[in-house]
Amino acid sequence: MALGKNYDGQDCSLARSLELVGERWTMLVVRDALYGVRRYGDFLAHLDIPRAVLSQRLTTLVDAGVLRRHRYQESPPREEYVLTEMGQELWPAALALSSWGERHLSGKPRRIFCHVPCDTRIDGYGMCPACGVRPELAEIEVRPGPGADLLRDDPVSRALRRPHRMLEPLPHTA
Amino acid sequence: MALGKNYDGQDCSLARSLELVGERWTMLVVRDALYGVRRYGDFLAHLDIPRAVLSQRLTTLVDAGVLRRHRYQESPPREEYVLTEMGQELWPAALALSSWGERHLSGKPRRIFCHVPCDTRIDGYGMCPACGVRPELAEIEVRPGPGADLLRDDPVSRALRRPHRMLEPLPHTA
DNA sequence: CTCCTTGGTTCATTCATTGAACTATTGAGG
DNA sequence: CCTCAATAGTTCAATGAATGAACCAAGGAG
Repeated sequence: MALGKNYDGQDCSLARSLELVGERWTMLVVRDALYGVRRYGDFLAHLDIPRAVLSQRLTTLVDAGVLRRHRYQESPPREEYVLTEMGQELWPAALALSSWGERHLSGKPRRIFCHVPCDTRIDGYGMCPACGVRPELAEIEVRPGPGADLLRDDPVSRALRRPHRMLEPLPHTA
Repeated sequence: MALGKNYDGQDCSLARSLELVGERWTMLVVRDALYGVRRYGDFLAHLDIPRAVLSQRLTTLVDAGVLRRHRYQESPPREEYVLTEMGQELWPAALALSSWGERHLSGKPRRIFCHVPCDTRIDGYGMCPACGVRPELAEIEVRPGPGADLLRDDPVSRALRRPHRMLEPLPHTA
């Protein structure tokens, strides 16, 4: 439902992408998933998204193959949502948009992305300026930036106050 | 209004970008503007977007500095909408999303992007594989791809049936 | 004087989002 | 056995945005 009943007339690849990930909240869910958020409750607390919308978005993303639903415990049955390969490939798009916003809309960045082996900040195109390579997600660390928010107090915000590997599940000290 | 009254709690750069360009239709307006669409009527015919929504989006984008409103004739006064530098810098984000959709959602691409000097197709990160550079928009040509739509019959679709420089205004044979 | 073009605005209907309340399953504590 | 807490949802009334059709306005052409 990204663009109403129909993007039919507009089926260029961009329109197709937007039908899926162009809905309200969807890219933020993906961003959190890239950070390693997997649980319903964590998305909920970190995004301040209405529960009904979160459920609908997660289902849509699972159906589309962006997320995989994984039962991490039986009894009581508990599900978590993990990015598929397809979902992980949204990283360049998320980074491009984020980088644009940082240049034109934001003050200081909240989070920065670093290439762990060389400890260098990744550029807006996903390249490591030092190594000249495009690092994989597993080699990238999210770190608090100069504009980091110290006020939020949900599990995700707390975990991301220290450096954290992309995709690495959040610690659950429960 | 991209994410409701509030992305307040979410002001990472991505959320800020989405507040502006994450609304329904907005990225498609930007995409058309990258192709050289400038006139209200052309956006309207090519996107099949409701007039009220188009007006609202154009105004929002002008206010945000993504588009510049330019009076291309007095009497009767006629406006056109041209991408600013800030707007042109959405190209990598649009390309990243488009490329993702092409890999995971589409059949054959409708349009392909080529680096004119070397006549090579640009990759999903905006690089020319032959030259190893990241071409500027003025050096990029949109060409009909293998999945090109031959059915639509609006001025924009017709103009884009042959190769066309990015940002170059559409011919107006009026 | 009338019609056409361009670029809009207005407005009633439909659809999506919101946020609060409720449900369901199970484990732990008393 | 009874109650409470945690997790992951669903339901629903109220609000707000999108849709599409109709209307408006300012020239220009015939």
